[in-house]
Amino acid sequence: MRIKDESKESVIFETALLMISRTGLSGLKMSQLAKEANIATGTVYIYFKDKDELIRKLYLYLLKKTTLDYSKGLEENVPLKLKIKTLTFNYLAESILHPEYGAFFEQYFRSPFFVENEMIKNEENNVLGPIYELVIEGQKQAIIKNINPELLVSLVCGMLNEVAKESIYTQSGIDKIDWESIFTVIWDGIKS
Amino acid sequence: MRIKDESKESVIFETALLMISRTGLSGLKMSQLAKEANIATGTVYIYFKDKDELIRKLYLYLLKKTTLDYSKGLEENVPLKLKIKTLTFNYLAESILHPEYGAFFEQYFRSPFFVENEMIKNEENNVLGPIYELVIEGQKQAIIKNINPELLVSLVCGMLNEVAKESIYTQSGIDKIDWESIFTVIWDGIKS
Amino acid sequence: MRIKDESKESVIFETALLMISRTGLSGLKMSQLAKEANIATGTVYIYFKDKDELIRKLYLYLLKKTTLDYSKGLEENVPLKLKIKTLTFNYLAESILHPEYGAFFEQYFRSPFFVENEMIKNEENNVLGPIYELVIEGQKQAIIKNINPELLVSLVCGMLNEVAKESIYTQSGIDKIDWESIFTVIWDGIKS
Amino acid sequence: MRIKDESKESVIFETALLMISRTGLSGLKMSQLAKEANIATGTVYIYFKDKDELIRKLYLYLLKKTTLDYSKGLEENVPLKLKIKTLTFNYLAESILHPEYGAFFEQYFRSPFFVENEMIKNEENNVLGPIYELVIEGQKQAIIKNINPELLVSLVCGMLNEVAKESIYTQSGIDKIDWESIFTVIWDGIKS
DNA sequence: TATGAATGAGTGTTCATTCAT
DNA sequence: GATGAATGAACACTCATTCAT
Repeated sequence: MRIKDESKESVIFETALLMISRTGLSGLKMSQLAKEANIATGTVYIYFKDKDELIRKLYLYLLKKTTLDYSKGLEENVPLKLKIKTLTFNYLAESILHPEYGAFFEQYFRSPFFVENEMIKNEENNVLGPIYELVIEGQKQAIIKNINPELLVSLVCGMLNEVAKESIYTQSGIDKIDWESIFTVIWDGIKS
Repeated sequence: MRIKDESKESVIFETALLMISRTGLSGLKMSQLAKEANIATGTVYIYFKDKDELIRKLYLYLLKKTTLDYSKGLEENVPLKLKIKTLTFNYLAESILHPEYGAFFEQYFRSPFFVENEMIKNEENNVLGPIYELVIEGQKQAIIKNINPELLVSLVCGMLNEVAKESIYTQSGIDKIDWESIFTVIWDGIKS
Repeated sequence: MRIKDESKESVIFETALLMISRTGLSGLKMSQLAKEANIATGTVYIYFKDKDELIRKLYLYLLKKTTLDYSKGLEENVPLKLKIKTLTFNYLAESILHPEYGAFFEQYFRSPFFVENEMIKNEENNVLGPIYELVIEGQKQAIIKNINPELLVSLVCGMLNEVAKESIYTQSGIDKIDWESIFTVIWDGIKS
Repeated sequence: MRIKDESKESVIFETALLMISRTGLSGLKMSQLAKEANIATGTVYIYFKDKDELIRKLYLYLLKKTTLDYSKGLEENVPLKLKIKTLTFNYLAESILHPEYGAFFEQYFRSPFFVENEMIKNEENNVLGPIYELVIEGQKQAIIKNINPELLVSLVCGMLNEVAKESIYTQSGIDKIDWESIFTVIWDGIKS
């Protein structure tokens, strides 16, 4: 008996992601996906109940993946400001490095595949968790403005997303970004 | 021969816009669109060669229609900060009031309908022009950070777009928004 | 505009019936059905929501059709026994003449398509109604055994169905059937 | 080499039988069958070349197994009427006790699996033999109508089958059946 | 023009069968 | 022999587009 190859799930995810960023979420065809992933159509349905589940799990997969990436190089014993700078930089760098991610997220939230449930919300909180905690800690230390943390995070992410989008659109890499300027605006905006 | 009913074109556009904001671009079905617009499927094809042309012309229609005037209530003899506050508030309010616009543009650029040679920037420049000018003026007066104005506007718009999206998503109107907090972050971020 | 051809429904029904009697209910393929009925696949779906509805409506269609056939030649002012003889003969004759009907019914009740609801039950009662009424009338006149009418009808239909099946299987027509013998058994069985 | 587990064949047969009576012949899925029989899909194909052979052999298996003895409790020195009553009761009781048998046979003969040259009659003759003989004996004694015995048996079996089907359908057991009424109709029908 | 029934290529999904382990 | 993951042909159904009226 062939063993259920768990890595095949990732192969499907990554192939799907690539296809979605090429042709949009609606352009993802199950049969094409299978062909591109070098498996049979039916095989996809061993790993995912249907297209719906595939897309929804792809969302969670990306969510988890990005969580890990954002915390890269984050050290414990450094000032809060530096932590936030690292985190936001990672967020921006990843967004630019993997345009598919942003593309997928944007599409997903406006698609018929998007649904909210407790499990998904939990997962989402996990992703933003580290950022959140930093914000709250900063508020405790009176370093950061005493504003609803959700709003603060939204504003920061909004800035980063926009910059990432422009960078992707103009095909200029992360090295072309004036990161110091950007972070100054971010920090001045949120610091109390 | 009856005359091609010009108003019918707008009806189709507006109906399409509404449906797209509800179910996404890929969720737009020609037959459903016709039904919702109270015309026959075939009639749509009298006004538009095919779905592709409909979407493409809808984009142009929106560009033309979106001569959004963010200058409403903007008085000449007030401090720059207040002007910017009014302008950004108008931008946010309009974004929340017309969710279809943002939804459509976001979807369009990632859809198979979008063809490369169209100038996205054009529209944005027109719309963002007034904000842009204020920023430059502020920099001249040394009130605003001496950073690439495009970047500054991007950051501000990113914040506003994000807040608008959340407001639309949570169905809470502009009145529920903590505007003072938001503007504080914006202003502290960009002021020098 | 082409007018929705209501007769097309019957064409679909009759074609389906033929195919089912040839290859069984599970052998009915929507695309084949369409081809055999000389219409496009999609057209079937204009008249029926899905295969399920098609089968369920086919059942009702047959139910109604047979009802009419059974009462053929039934006169008002004749003795009860003769009425029952006519009715049972018609039932038998129709069953033999249209083997598809019996074939379909037999398959239907054991298929996943079979469901009971108020509307269907009503329709069913309509079919057996005339037979029922005769039985009850006969019981009032003390001509027929005072047994649960449903049971009596079951027994009589059981006999007729069995004879019809054999006749169809041996390919001998209704003229080869020893009807007088059959009716004697029926009548002696139910008369009081 | 392990020996082909003979008992596994019966397990497959019995499981298949149960599933067919639940969902119809066309509802029998090889993978489901395997799961329900607690074996792997592939294992089924060790014992049977394909689904076709499985069904065909299931038919033969049932034929062999159905050496149903309707003579249970049949005493030698009792009047013919009582013998027939016992025999018909046994037939009915068995039919209700083993709904799968009737269900399978009914489905099989109308399915694509059935090939013409098989002798349906054989089995029925074997099973109905005892009843058959009694009828002929009754005719010799001028107790039973002098009608083609095959026809008489058909009529009686038709009644019993119908009652069995209803009993199975309404889930009411043999104890809920009004046996005395049924037998009165049978007997009055066939007695001379 | 306007209509909406008709079309059929194309898509998601199932399931009998195979095959590597 | 036994397993169940993998296969892919076949099927149900959708929807952009056409066309008879």
